[in-house]
Amino acid sequence: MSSETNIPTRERRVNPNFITEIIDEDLRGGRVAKIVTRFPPEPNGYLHIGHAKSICLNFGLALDYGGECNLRFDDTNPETEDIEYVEAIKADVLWLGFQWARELYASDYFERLHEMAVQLIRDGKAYVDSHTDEEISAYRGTVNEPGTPSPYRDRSVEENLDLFARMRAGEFAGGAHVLRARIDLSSPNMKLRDPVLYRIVHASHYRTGDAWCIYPLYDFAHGLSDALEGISHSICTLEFENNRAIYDWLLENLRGKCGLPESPRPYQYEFARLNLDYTVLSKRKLIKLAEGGCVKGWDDPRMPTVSGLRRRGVTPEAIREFANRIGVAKANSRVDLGIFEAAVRDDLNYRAPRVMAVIRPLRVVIANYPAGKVHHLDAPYWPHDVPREGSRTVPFSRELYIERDDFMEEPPKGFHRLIPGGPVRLRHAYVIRCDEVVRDASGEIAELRCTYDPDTLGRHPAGGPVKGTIHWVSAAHAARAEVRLYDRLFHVPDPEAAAGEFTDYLNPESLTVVEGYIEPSVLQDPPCTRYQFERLGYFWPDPVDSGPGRLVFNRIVALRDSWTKAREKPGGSAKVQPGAAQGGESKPKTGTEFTPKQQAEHARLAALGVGEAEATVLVREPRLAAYLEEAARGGDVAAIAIWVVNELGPAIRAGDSKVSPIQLVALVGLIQAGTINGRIAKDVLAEALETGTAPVEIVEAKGLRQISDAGVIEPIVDRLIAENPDKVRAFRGGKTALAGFFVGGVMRETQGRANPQLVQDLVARKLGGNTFYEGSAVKPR
RNA sequence: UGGGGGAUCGUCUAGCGGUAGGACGACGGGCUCUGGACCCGUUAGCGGGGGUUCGAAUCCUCCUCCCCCAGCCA
Repeated sequence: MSSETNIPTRERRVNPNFITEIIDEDLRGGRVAKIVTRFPPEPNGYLHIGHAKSICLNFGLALDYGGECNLRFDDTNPETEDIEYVEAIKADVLWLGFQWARELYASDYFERLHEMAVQLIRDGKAYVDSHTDEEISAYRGTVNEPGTPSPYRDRSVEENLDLFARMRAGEFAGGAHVLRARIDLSSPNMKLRDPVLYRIVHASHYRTGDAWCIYPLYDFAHGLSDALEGISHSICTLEFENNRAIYDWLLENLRGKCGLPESPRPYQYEFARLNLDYTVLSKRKLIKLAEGGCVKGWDDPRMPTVSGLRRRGVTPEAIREFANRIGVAKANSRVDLGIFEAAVRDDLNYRAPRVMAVIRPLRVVIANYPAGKVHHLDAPYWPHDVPREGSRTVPFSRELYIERDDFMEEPPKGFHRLIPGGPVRLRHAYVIRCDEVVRDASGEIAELRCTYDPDTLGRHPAGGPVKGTIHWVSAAHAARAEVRLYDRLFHVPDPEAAAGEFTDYLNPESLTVVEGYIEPSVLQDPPCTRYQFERLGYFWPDPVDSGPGRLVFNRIVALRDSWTKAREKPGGSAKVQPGAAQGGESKPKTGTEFTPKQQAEHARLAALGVGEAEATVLVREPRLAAYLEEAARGGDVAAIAIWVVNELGPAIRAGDSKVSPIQLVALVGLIQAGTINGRIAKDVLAEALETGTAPVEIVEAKGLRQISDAGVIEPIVDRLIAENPDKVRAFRGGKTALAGFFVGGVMRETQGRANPQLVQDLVARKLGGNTFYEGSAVKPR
């Protein structure tokens, strides 16, 4: 099966979603033979984690289905694009772990696109408009008013051809003319109101130089580029949903022309772009951050750009895992930063060796340890739960640094670190006790005088295990390093929705620089090693600023910290969502205001036994009413109405019901006679709607008959009960929803032919008996 | 107000007429020389009303709320 259809059978890179469903269907139905996707960035900015989501989707799909994904630069706007960005984008995609099948540029298609524009003009489907941009905008109308045709809309083909040629030849100033598609100025879809296809721009393009002074717009270039490349599934974000109409229009009008195949043609699908809490992901805003001095550049580790994340130390695996965890859907959403951080931690947990560093040092003197003596302790890189080998030596001496946070003179309840007189374990070393707190002139704690217990290396002290373990470094041996602690860039979850400028919400503590002390073993390691500084977080040397002469560490992500979290509990910071309106309940409108005529009709139907809800629908929808009218001649109006409204409604409304009123009557007759049940009827109707075969014929051909013989059904029920003792127990324990499990099982085994009421009764009697409603598992209505 | 989309635990996401499941989080417990990791458990959800059905997150219907569209940007 999979060799025939390319449908993945083993682990997928992309979790199943609505797009993979479409692909599966296209493959099964033979619409396409090979999956070809594309990632189409415009080279006018850097890639961010939202793009990464799209990259993982497009490239992942190609990988999953044995297809291809192209990298295509949508470079149709010479004024904003630059080669610098294409290089950066390529590097980012590669770094994320993906290889494109072909590297392509929309600008390489300029000649062919131009040809297609000419073809549209020849076909009377496009015209040169000499309105200014203001005029075009004014003539476009509004969402409530249709647009008005430009006086230039009916120029002759010859005149349009001539003007377009002269546009290309550079005879006109920028903005003097545009080429527009002739579609529909009164379309309710604003995008279809004669969209602009080409504009005059006298600017050098970073790839085509001055070869062109007319440039296609996104809508024109994008879909046709897809078609030119043989893209099978063109995946973009939700805001392009309306643009799909242009996409389809263009392809329908140009397929089979200008070298475009008649079929297959690409189709566009839209998914929800990523929104991440406490950051912004719009190109315009990222440019402002990077170039407006809010951060130190595109690759500032606080930036959600791929280059920023890379410099921060996040791995491509973590980003891909994150993309996987958030999934792909059509609902606008905002992802909790915690999901991202968890993906990063999970990745680093098994790849980062543990070392010790102190970032807010407090001097500790071990009074009973000889000055000048150094003990080299062996310390494993990995905790017991990470199955990896390796260790380093850590020097222990009389003077150490510990974390200031790890000592408290007046500890709160539950604090099990160092306290006056109390013992604590020094990680990988001895248990010490604090004997004296030494203060400086200002009263600040300057150092701690402690004593160590020499018998506690690798074993518990005499009094039993100590409750706390803290990290430390030897003062004389530690390497000094600049440590950059990064935090969320904004202090509100959705800076874009907040009032005022988004930059008003920058988090002043997004970067904290401290002087830290790192155990000396790191000096021996390769420069790109990612560590866990125990109890602090994951860190790695900054790839730009760190070097042999100057150590600089970035904190990639902090460790989970259930201690401080628990302490901050009361009055903890809840999410403040500025401007988030909550959908509450408000008085529902009845929507049942009828005209007198409708009222009369409603009453007439009600008198015939048609239900209230059905009658209301029928009164409002003449098409359904007419259908029922015809059907009613042959049978029970009330029963038929139910099927007309609830099952055939959409088909009748669309005018393509392949089931005639008479056929429906016949089917309903079978139900009423008990020959078939509603379930069978529903399946049959679905098939009839699909194929056009008369429902009753389907019933006959398949020999569908309802099974109302308890002698047939009972054994099946008994067997299901015998096979699922756990379910039976749960049911008897009160999980009555399990009735559906048993009924469903019987229905499945009989292919929907069992009399459901009978099954329901049998199941209820055998399982529940007294605990249930008399003789029936039906909830009281 | 026209058109196009959308709504499932706090967050993200499965479900396609038959037990509402997973991840992140939260809470409780276990383990621990990292208050990490790991393990166990708990919590919590189908936007609302009506209808169809033996049975509805799923089908029908009405309503509500949210997002997108009036660039010669993409």
